[in-house]
Amino acid sequence: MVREERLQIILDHVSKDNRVLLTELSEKLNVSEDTIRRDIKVLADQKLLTAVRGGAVAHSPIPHHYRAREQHDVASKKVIASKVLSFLKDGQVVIFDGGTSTLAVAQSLPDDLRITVVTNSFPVANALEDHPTVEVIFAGGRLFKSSFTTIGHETIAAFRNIRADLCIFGICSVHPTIGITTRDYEEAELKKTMLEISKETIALSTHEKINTADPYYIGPVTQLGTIITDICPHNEQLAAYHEAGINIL
Amino acid sequence: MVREERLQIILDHVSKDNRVLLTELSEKLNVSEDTIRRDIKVLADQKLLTAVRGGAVAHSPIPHHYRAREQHDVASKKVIASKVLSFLKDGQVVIFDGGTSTLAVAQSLPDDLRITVVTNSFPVANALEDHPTVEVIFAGGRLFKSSFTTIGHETIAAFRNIRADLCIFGICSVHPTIGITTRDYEEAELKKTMLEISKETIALSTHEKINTADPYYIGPVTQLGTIITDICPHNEQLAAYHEAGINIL
DNA sequence: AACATATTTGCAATATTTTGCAAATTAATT
DNA sequence: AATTAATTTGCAAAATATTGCAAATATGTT
Repeated sequence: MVREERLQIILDHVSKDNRVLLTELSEKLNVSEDTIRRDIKVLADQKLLTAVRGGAVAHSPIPHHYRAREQHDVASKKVIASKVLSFLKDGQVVIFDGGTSTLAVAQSLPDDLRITVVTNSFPVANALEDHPTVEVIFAGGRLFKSSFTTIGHETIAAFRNIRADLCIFGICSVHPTIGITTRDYEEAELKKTMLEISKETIALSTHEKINTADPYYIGPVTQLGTIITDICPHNEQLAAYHEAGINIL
Repeated sequence: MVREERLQIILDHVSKDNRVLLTELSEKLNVSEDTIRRDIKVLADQKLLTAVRGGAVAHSPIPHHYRAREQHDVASKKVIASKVLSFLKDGQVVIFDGGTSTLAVAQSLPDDLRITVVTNSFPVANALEDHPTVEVIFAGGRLFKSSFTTIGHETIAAFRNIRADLCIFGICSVHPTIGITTRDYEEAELKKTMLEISKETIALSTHEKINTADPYYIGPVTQLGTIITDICPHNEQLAAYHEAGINIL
């Protein structure tokens, strides 16, 4: 095992999970923790990541408040992301909504997948920057500080030029009778557009967003072809969605 | 076993596995490690791979790398950035081109400046994400992975909706008679547009870009109202620009 | 073909770097 | 403050590089 190889593996790992642990890598690569620590130091000197106690974290331009959300409930999001991958096929045009769940999907796209991603989310674009085969179209517009997306009429107009095969949709709140809702008016308008222009929609939701509602209406739950959550598809919380004919994973 | 043959095998191996080990090849090709090492040196000199301790690795597919370049020559860029600030006034609409010099400007905008920034550069947008008073409009389009900007006809179209007071323009190459040029065709087209839609232009350049040229033409130097560099305005390298009536700082 | 002249290759002696370990130090947690 | 975990430091062993040199091979010239 040459050093460069390890460095590459560490970088890959960090860009995928946003962090690495010394113990993890030491075991995986069969070298001592000291060695990994020294490797991380080399990379940190090149500003390619940030060394922290116990390992390293990604040195991405995305500030901490977002980063914190990103770290939250990582396990759930990985579960969700892995369920999504089976829907993706070479050649598709796929819309990626904002949000940390969709970001987790973007981060776990296999290296040989050839799709075109359309997004208004900086973190998603950022995650795919280094992807060798994915083409990224960014929908411009007014920057919505705090959620790291663009928003507004220009963004909507940009999406309207697209006809997507699939939409990876981030749910804010969903309720079987009230429908899909969110906390921001402009965001609602934008999400309406995303649903309209996509042939198929996969909605991602962690369990705490299920059966809740927010002020601004996006559409009925029947607009979602599939809902993917981190909990068991047969959980009773999800029964109403089954009845509505939605595919639950 | 002639040398050319070995070189080819080494290249093949590297492009397949992204790395080779001296020991591996020495055994496989029945030559000493010294020989392989020397072969690798030859290839490394031709920039076909990177020699590392114990073998060689492929040139990483992700051009190394915005984050690293960002660190380069920080002092010069700070000098340039401070010179720019006097041009900025509340209420202006200002285009920020991509590049590390313009990024340095974005990073040093005072907290109370109220301008609208229009950009196609992710790093610039990120830098302004936390700025309390600057409004950011992001020009969408296809993601140009190596420089982390958007590019292409959609990006141009987005800019065409704007009329800017000022353009903070990043120079690739500039030459008094040849004009402003760059290495990428699409980038050239985009930069042409930026210049067209701006009332005034401030071009930023470190001294190593002065009096050089690249394949794709953007326009004559007279399109630049002001050039800001990190060297003394009276430096003889800059004389020709003075004569062309350009303001040099 | 014979010769002189370069180039390439392997080897050995000598540096240099990398790595893992252990003791000392520092930082986080209770 | 006491305990635990992580880091730093110095060091020795192992791995890898460098250098000079001689033998082998190739190249060019008469």
